[in-house]
Amino acid sequence: MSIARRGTVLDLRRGNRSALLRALYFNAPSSRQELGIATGLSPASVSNVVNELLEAGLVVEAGAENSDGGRPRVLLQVNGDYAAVVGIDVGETRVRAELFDVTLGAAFGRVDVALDVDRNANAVELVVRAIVTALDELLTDHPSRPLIGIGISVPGIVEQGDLVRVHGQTIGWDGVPLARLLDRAGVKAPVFIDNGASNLGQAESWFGAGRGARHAIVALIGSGVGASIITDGSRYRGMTSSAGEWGHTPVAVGGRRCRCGARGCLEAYVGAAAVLARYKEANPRRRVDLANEEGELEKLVERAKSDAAARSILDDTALYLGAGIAGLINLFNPERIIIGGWAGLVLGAELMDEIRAAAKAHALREAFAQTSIELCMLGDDAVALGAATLPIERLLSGELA
Amino acid sequence: MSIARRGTVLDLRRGNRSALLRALYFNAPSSRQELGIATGLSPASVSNVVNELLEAGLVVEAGAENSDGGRPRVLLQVNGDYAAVVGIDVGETRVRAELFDVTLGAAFGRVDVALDVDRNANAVELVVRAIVTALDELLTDHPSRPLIGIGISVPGIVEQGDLVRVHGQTIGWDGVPLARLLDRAGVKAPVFIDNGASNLGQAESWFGAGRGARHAIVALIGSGVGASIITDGSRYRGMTSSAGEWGHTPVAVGGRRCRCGARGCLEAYVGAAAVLARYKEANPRRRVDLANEEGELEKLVERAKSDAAARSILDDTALYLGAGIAGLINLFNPERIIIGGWAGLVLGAELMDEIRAAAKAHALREAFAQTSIELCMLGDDAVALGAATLPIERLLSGELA
DNA sequence: GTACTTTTTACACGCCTTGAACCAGGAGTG
DNA sequence: CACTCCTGGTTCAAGGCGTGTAAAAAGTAC
Repeated sequence: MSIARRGTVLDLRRGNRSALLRALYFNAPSSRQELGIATGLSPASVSNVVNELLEAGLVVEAGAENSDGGRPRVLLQVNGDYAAVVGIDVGETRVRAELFDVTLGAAFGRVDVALDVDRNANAVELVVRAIVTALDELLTDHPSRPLIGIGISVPGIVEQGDLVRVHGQTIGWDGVPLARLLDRAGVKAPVFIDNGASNLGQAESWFGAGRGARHAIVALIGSGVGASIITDGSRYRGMTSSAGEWGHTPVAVGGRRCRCGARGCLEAYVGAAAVLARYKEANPRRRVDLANEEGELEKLVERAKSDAAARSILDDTALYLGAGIAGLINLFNPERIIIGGWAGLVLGAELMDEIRAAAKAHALREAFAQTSIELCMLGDDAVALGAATLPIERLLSGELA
Repeated sequence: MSIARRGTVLDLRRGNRSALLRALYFNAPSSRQELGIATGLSPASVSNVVNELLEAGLVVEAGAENSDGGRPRVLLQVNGDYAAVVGIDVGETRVRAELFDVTLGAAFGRVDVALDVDRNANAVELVVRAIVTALDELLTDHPSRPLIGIGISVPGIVEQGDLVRVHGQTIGWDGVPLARLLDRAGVKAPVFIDNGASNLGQAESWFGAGRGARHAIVALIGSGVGASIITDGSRYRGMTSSAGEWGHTPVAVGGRRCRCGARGCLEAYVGAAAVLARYKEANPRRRVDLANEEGELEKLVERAKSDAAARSILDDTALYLGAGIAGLINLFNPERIIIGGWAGLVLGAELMDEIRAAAKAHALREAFAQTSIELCMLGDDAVALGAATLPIERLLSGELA
């Protein structure tokens, strides 16, 4: 049913170049031989394509490697200095822009621009101006290489398409054509936009706990709950890119009211906001500062070591989270499940065994046995890094440059 | 991260031929012009590829179509007579084999072989012999065209790979290498095996309510519950092909015990067995013949029109089913959800509005608005047809013939 | 310096798609 | 009935691509 729409012999070339570049990007340094094995190309073609990339400056030699008594293998790697990429994290209180090299291994600089939350009369304009300001500052501070593209992480659902639209319940956006607004505001480089959680998931799958897994799911638990789904090595987006809204999977029909309006959503049990709310309900005397979720959650985890009431809240959280994860395992049969997000890291560090046990109890035996459940390796500040993967992804697929 | 592994210019040709054949298969009859538009190929290449296919006999002309005052367009279609395909449905009490033409539009014949369930001492051998018998009978009755391949639907999880293994809890199979057993038993044609529900879903997505949807999920409700997930036009299989085990998604943590051992699985609420069990628990006086689920479920639906107790069971079923569907919508953002399976058809016919309402209540607004929920169009006896799509799929991808 | 091993390049070959020119088949017009 | 117009389909030279083979390059061991 799916129609390939390949075509000319130039597409073939582009495909091979893309495959080789990808292999090198994620397995640097590599020799020409290894690249040949990884891509299935003949040595002649590898040399051919590599020369093209060397000439373009996208790839550089990186020393040599002994071969058992023969000519040494020349090692190759992607040239970080080829260009720069910007990753932008649009948060609720600030816009953060970071400048990376092409390998995303080094960050040259970072700029934070505060968002004046009080007068969010026209929040969209505010964010656009903050992005432009951050970009200007970043690029004048580091007038380095040519800019290959700008990736932006936003909170909310991003409808990819001809006109990229952002729907964000939290920030009150409804179909904002952010890319066009930035274009009008004078942003020159290509702009790529996606959901922040989704981008963080991609960062984790490229550089973190998901490395090398073709089928992985990054579960992101903050105040709310989301997921980033990697199938067959690339992010699954669904029909209009809003796939991965894991937080509102019903896990207790008729259960707790969720902020989305429904009852029994996973988020209503394992999101940080929900965990704290449940704790407060069970212990009305306790004072819980809901404006400081992060601190309170840590306190709760600490308290659980001696306090049975707190412990019981966390046990339930692990139970629901594990059950939710089991659902993912049954449905997707993934290779790896990665728990992240700031609350995910706090909870995971403490409850990993319980979560695994609950997942095992609710998942089918075969599927569970093939899956490992792990913690995120990148911190929660990798959202900008995740955004920066977007232009790089395009570069690797050979559509840019 | 995913590496393309394309390569030579022959792969290019194969890809284009496959794209054209696919376009023609699902949009017959088509003119060369339409095929050019559908595949993006130039008229010259279309002619070139079409001639190859005509010569091979896989495609035939099918009349002409007036063009507004010019040379008439010659219409083309896939040649059903090119070859035959067998689809086999391994049920719990019988093996059914059906012989189709290449378009799967016509069934030439059908053979049922009963399985002697009592002496399932060596059930595997029994099934293998039944398959061989059915094949022999079918092919001697209809010694027609060359056989292109045999597709087999089995109940249970199928581990695709170098050695295809079948795990079936219901029939007590544990890693049975069915393809190899059939090869040893003298079956000559290429054999393709997959889960029956999954195959039924593919049939529905090719010829039924899923036609034309790139992202669809077929929810199959029988005694148990499963799903077949179509992403980007092709079936999603996960790492080892056991994806789609929707029935054991937790929808009520700590809820009813499921036959899989866990608590609160979707299947424990909406599978036919579970619906009847719930009804019996709520109405201990009623006599419910659990050996005749199909009849009893229909009786229950009938009774619900006047009996509040029965009605309440069905209302709950719709609620849980809708909630489960909402989870799928949130997670996959599909274009279409299709409800099938024998129990799905019975329940769907009666409860469609309630199911839609429950799904709407539990799904996110944007995602729900982009999804339609429909009933299966093919009957439950399309499992063999679904099996037959497997060799055809291979044919269309240009790897066979 | 020689023999040997291994990596990398050079080149002819066959295959592919394309665009442009060209043929085929029908309708309209006078 | 001849001529023109129009659209669908085909032919063919041209330009690209990957492969395999042969040759060159670049080391190590003796």
